[in-house]
Amino acid sequence: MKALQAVRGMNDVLPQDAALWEFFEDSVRDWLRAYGYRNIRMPLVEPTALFVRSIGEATDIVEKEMYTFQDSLNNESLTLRPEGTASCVRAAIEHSLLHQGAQRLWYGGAMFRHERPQKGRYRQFHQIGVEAFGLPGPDIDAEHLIMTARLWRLLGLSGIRLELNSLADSAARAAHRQRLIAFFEQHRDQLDGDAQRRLHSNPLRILDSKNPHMQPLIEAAPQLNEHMDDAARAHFHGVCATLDRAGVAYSINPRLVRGLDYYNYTVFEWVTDALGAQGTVCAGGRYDGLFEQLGGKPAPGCGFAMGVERLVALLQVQASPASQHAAEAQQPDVYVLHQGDAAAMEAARAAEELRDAQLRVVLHCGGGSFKSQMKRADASGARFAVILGEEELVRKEVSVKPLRAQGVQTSVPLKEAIELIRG
RNA sequence: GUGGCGUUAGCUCAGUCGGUAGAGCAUUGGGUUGUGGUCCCAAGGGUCAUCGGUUCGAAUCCGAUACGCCACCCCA
Repeated sequence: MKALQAVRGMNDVLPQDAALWEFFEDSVRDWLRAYGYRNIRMPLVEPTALFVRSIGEATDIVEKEMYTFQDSLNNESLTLRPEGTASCVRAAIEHSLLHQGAQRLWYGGAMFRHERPQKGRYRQFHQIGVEAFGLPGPDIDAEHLIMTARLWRLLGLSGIRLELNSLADSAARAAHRQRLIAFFEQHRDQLDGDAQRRLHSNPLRILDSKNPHMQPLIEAAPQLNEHMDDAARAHFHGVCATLDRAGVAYSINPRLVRGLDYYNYTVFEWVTDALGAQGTVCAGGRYDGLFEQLGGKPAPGCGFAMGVERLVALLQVQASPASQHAAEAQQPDVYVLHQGDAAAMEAARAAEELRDAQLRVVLHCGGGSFKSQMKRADASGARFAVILGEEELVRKEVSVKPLRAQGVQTSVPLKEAIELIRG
């Protein structure tokens, strides 16, 4: 029979790599608690309309990357979530979370986009999302950036740069958009195919084009900040000033445009050069119109998402001391081996007693020679082997052998062995 | 979705001009009736990605497909 394989772009994370994932997830959980963010969990599947209305009809995600299917049992169009913000806002509206005041929330999990797979870009990928609802000021934007800078330190990562921009408010964006369309229409002959297609659907994205032939035209295009009002300017200034005061470095990138339509005011990306073409490890910004767009009462929103695969890849490349220490901490304290039927049963009981003493214990199963059991013990990474054979059984003791450090094997009652191992 | 490169043992890779496959590491066993990590010996492990074509004969040449990598595009 032909062996089946995983769906393209959807990966197994094997135990050796999963240890790093666990280190990442544990660090993230502690970090979010330190800032008072609470976990929220949304479904993986949502009505298709949720993403069309939030992300935007003309975006690549909605146009060609969504896993959309018809649930024929009740004739609904459903979609595997391509991102988390829309679901999170939907949940906040549906359960009236803002009635309890502003919300700091986070979620994590799988997202799905049908793109051609590449390193750092998969069809099933994982994000940690952080959202703050009901807070209009620049303080919360700055908090998100300051806390993210801390996370990189906690993970032991370096070389992640912050790029920052303001998209102003919707009125300014609309005015800017009209002028952009008019400007690019005058120079239609200089636009490449992609830009022509986006001219009316999403002209802001043309500014982000990397086509070198279009750079002079883009340089000459109308600037958004010509339309920015005092409130937008003050907000952006507030974010920058708070970052300056907190000592978080950034560079302002006027070309920075997000791929999702719902952003306004602050947008940002954390980028690295260490991962090739998919260098954005974390990105987000403000989306004050989204609640209204999804049928809720108007409320400000601000948030970001991290790509877990990308950050884990960075942890792998940079092999930080923090992550190495975490990998070592996963290894068992004790490997219990035994010889003979009576000893096997006593070993199972003794292993439980060791675990009662908060030790991490692997009990040898599957038989095998003494030598092969010792090899297993060594390969497990355990600090000690605890040996139970005929001799130990008679003496009502166990032999304790240090496997990592210097030291001699000793035969003692189990209670003493526990003291010895716990040091 | 477009283009380029690739796919041989669990892993990393060699394989000459087309003549039916090899190494290192890993695994298992032994050297030691109860002692790992070093050393020595041995063994197991292959639909040469898949399907088709050319040929007396294909891992090798050609085509398609699947999967991977890189870039574009896009994004976390």
